[in-house]
Amino acid sequence: MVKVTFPDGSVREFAKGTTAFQVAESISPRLAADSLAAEVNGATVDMMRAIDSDCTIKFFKWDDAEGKHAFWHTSSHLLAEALEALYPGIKFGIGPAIDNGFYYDVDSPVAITEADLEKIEQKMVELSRNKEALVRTEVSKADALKTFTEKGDQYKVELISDLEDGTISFYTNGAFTDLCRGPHIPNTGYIKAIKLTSIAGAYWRGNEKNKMLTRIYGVSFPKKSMLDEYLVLLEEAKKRDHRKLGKDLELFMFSQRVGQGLPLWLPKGAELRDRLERFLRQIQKDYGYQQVITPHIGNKDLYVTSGHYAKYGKDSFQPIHTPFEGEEYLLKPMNCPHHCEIYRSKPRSYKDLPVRLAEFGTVYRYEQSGELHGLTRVRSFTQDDAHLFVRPDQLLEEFEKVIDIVLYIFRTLKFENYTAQISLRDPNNKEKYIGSDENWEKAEGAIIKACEEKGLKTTVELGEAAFYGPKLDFMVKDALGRSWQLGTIQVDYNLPERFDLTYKGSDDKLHRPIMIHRAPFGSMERFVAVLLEHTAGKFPLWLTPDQVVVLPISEKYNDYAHEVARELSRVDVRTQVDDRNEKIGRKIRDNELKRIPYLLIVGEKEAEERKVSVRAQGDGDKGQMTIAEFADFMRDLVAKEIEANK
RNA sequence: GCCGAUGUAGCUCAGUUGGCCAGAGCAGCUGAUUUGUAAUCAGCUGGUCGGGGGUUCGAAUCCCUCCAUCGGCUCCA
Repeated sequence: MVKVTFPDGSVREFAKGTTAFQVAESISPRLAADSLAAEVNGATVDMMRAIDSDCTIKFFKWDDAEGKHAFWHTSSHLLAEALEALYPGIKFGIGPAIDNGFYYDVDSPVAITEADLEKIEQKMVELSRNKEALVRTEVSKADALKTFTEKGDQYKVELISDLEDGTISFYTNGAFTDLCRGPHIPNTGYIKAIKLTSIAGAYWRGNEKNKMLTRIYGVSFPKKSMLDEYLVLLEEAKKRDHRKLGKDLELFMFSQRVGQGLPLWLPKGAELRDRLERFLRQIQKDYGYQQVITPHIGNKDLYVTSGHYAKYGKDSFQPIHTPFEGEEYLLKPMNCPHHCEIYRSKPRSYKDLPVRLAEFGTVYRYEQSGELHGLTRVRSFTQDDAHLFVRPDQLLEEFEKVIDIVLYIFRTLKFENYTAQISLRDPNNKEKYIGSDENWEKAEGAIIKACEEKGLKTTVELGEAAFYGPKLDFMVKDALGRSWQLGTIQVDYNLPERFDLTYKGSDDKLHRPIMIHRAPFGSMERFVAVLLEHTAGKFPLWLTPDQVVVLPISEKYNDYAHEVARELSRVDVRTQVDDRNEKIGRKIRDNELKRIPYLLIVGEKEAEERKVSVRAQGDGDKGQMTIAEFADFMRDLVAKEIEANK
């Protein structure tokens, strides 16, 4: 007998060899049916795994990440089974579960196109009806190699070759056997709804020097209705796409003639961006930053000194031609070297530090054409950049203050689902980075400590550091769940050395300052893009370009409408008048679609009583107010939006 | 950069197996209407069918090539 401890602390005994499924069944048949995987002594395993020693147990259902993971992982095996049946001789790469479904990378003798997805989907459905069990077998490395060598699947052979000696597990569903660690759901019959979503190319093992395989993406569900809901959700997400909203709301555009990835900000977008900049400038003023302005180009020597030129090479920079032979200027891809020169412009004392130099600096990076994406990935963008030059004893405090700024901005704009990611260097690949081990350790230590002291929940990514130092990145997801890096804070011991930056200490000796690079928004372009997707274009009142539109019922009341607008503008309520010769219903519709937060309807009654009828965006009629009452109402709302986060 | 898909008016989209001067709705302009909480009516304007080349008696439609966009991969200072 074995003792099994449940999450509630209760303990029950079972015969040795009882499966996790049977354990669940002993509690309730429902639990057994709903559980997709189990956790036995901390390890996630199949429901069909036999228990042969005392353990703790936990069950994962669809709502648990582990449950979905097993479900989608099995779905990828089902996809592979269908592919093998339809395309004999097909070879398989990897086929994992991902955040939103699963995929399988394949090398097919005949090209698979989008038109084939439906056929493959149907085959999967057909096979799932057989309720094939996912059967786990354990084999030696030698036997595993033999199996896949005979099958002629060089990708699996390569994967197995890289595994350590010892037992390797296979999973079989129907006619398909795969190298796989598991866990899987009990059988393919659980998979009731399948949608193959897209087909794409993907380099084998993620290396662009390798062959490109065909990646088939899909998603699956235990109920048909869940698939329908998912598809509706996808449609909704598309409506929030910042590229669509940017066009609809006339915020920004691209022009083929101006060039790829070079955004043109339209008047409304420019106003929005300006408001964001003013918001941050005010915060930075409070935190003791000084504003500087530097040119869009720099001498090549500047980037040779900084090390960027050697690191990124000639091809990453865009040269500026001058009339003089041998003179080389480059469009600036970052602001830090310019700021270093400003720091150097005069002797600094320990009493002067920290020196905090801020600039909304526009930079140019020649991103590969396939990487461009709306406003989130462009070739010209403006960083809300600042460089802090600090003494070692100030590093921690200054770093924490930057975290405060980022969190304040996120709170104000209601970015609740962000991830704070500590990006460290890859300890197995140190040659990718510059600077001494000692300084790297100090810098990494400072970031980790600052996050701890701020109580920040963080994830750690090895190998994601900048080449000159570790960083703390704030990631926010877009409408489709893709993560984008917004805020970033980086510690740098390297540039101060390269530029020979110094300050005179109290000991009358010269010391090296430490640099902090930081950009709370990341870039204005990316930040506005993610903000658009989060708000679906309904910006907070303090930020939105147009707060109020006055709608006269007929042209007779145009004069009064303009008077209302003038009075509100005088007290800084951003007000327009829609004096088109249209019916009121039409004016309401058009301005609602433009996401104007408040519409003021004025007709005979209002003009006589010097009032306005207030209509809130998406919320209908709010009744009448005097102009002064409405102005107060707006002021209160704006104050609350900002003050609530202080 | 790589794999795949797409590109018709300012926007959203029709355009059958290649065949009469390339269509619709919205937007715009002109006129009528003077309106009470999500689309008033009528008329008009607007297109090098992404660019270039080719096949054909004839190309938005077929072929080649370049450009851009979208979904991924790779990359991301």
